[in-house]
Amino acid sequence: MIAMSRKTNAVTLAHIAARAGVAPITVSRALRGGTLVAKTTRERILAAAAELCYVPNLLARGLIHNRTSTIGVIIIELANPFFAPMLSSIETAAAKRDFLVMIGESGRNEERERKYVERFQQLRIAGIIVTPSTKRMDHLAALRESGTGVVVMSRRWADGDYVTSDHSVGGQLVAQHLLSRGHRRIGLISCEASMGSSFFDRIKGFHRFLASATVLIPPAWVLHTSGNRIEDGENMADAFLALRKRPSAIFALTDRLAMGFTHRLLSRGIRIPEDIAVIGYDDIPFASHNQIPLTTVKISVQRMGELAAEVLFDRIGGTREPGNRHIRLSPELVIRASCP
Amino acid sequence: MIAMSRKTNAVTLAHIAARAGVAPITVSRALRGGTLVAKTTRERILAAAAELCYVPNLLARGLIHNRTSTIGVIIIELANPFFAPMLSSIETAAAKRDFLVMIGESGRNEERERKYVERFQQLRIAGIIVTPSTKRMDHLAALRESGTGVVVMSRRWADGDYVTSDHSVGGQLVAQHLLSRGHRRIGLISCEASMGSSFFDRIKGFHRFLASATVLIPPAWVLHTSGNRIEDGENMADAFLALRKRPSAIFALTDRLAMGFTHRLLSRGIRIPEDIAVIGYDDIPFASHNQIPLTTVKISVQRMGELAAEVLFDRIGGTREPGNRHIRLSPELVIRASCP
DNA sequence: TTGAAAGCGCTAACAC
DNA sequence: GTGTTAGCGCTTTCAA
Repeated sequence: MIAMSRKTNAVTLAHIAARAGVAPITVSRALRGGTLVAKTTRERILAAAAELCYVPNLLARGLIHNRTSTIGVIIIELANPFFAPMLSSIETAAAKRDFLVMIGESGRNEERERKYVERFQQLRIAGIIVTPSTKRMDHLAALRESGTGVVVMSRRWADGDYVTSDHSVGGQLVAQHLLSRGHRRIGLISCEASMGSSFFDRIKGFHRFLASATVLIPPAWVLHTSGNRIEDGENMADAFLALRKRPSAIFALTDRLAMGFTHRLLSRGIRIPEDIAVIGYDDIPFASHNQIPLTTVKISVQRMGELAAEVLFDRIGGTREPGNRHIRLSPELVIRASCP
Repeated sequence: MIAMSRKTNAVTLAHIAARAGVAPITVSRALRGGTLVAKTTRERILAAAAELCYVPNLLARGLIHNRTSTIGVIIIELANPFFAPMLSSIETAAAKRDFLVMIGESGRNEERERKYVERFQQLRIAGIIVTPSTKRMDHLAALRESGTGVVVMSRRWADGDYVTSDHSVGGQLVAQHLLSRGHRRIGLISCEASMGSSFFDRIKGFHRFLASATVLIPPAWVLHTSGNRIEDGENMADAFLALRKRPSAIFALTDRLAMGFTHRLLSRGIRIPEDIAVIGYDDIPFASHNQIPLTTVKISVQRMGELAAEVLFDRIGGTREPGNRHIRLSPELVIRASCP
């Protein structure tokens, strides 16, 4: 079996030092590019390193500094077109600063989220960006206490840095649009994953604005689903079809729900928007290419990722003054065929 | 004893050892759960560790073993619905084995890809999974020589392990379907990113089958785009509209191209599939919810990620016998409205 | 400008 | 069962 015992055959500073006829520490200095090494010595060292195909050991360096140039990102769902662009722009921002990104997919499971936080900490990452699964933030607070940068994304966090979209305004935009188009019988496709402040705020802003116009949503017209996939939207369409009285318009909490919903309804001969107008949320890249292009609320997700990374690296770099940064980006209504 | 020299205020094995009245190595053994520690001692140690909120330092452990429980994944595009599910299933597979995943987004840029390989190696990851940007694989071969597991995904690699879909068969399925529906005037939306074996094989299988039925594609009906976004598909629609003579059917190399293409054509009053039938490729989650649901070739991308991870962990675990594993998954034609 | 010594936190190897 | 010793590869501190 693998004899792997301890025979590290990797090239180390000592090897280069021997070849260049200097001490290891001098090699270290030369490789890091400080000005403390004579030009000729440096050149000799660089040449030796190249010949030996030296690969620096970042673990050793990390052990000394008790930190690596790595950040962790914990995301609800990697393959979700809403979250994926965030990850992408964070990765871009990290690469620019020569940081690597470790990922964790929580699936909105708090236990898994905590597990990732713990593992990241064990690897001495410099900071993390999290889309939290629940309201409980104690593990994040604890991590931050220990000196690691922590930024919450796509949710609010009273006691720490966060970057999110103002979902309350988004919900309001939806309500406003529906009312302006004369709708009074209005339904809602809600999602159990709404524990997060994100969905909660959408609903809150939506209800509040409707209420201000004395429009109320009867409980029968609030359709509940546990998941947030296209299929869940299709199931909601079945639930909708089973209603005895139907609303004239409905607000789906996410575009994916709206897509499944519209798709299934169309296949059942329901006309959109004539029979039922539909508004989604998120403006994912495919919302405009839905069978019936979706009216929706656009969130600049990559901008969110960018900003989250910016805030995090400010923290890591130590350039940020104390005090928490609360950033809320304004969403924007995009009007398309599903509710013109 | 514990000198606490540097500013590292982290709890170490030594602290726990002092508190439990044992040597650090005993703590190490107890925490790792071997059977070499007396029950009472272990309990004392575990209690002490918990009280002190001990966080193991994986960098130190990694330094000793010259390797961490981490794998790297280099992906062309994180926010691409084709690649994202692969990453997700790899992450799931890794988590199952208590491995962490580091990511790199290459953007089909070879230099960036190489940079990530290098950085991953510096961090002493156990293995990597790559969707290569180009045909050049020397850096991957070198990494594997150094004892790191390497698996190529979504491309072929003659000299190493790979998991991909059999795109040649996929291209053939498209051709077959078009011919069986009586199409003879056939066009192609190609993509410059087709340097990879993936696109190349699709085209090859497609052409070969058509040729066997003596159907040839005139150069004017091969529309070229540099990118692979929905917008690129829209541009291709403009190019299509500019044609003096038009084909009756067209094969778009990816669903995203097909989506943009169909969307723009519909908005210009072209009927699909009556005026032009369209077939895509990939069966991304939204293909079925396109304005005109897409006929396409389904690739099981998450299965690909799963298998890639499986092959990689076999390598890492040392259970794999020598010899390369070449896995090609069979794609499947999915018939929908865009080319019934 | 260069080097020697010490140690980051942990674990393999070998005592006892 | 438990401890001692040594050292993974690197960098910091202090000295020359």
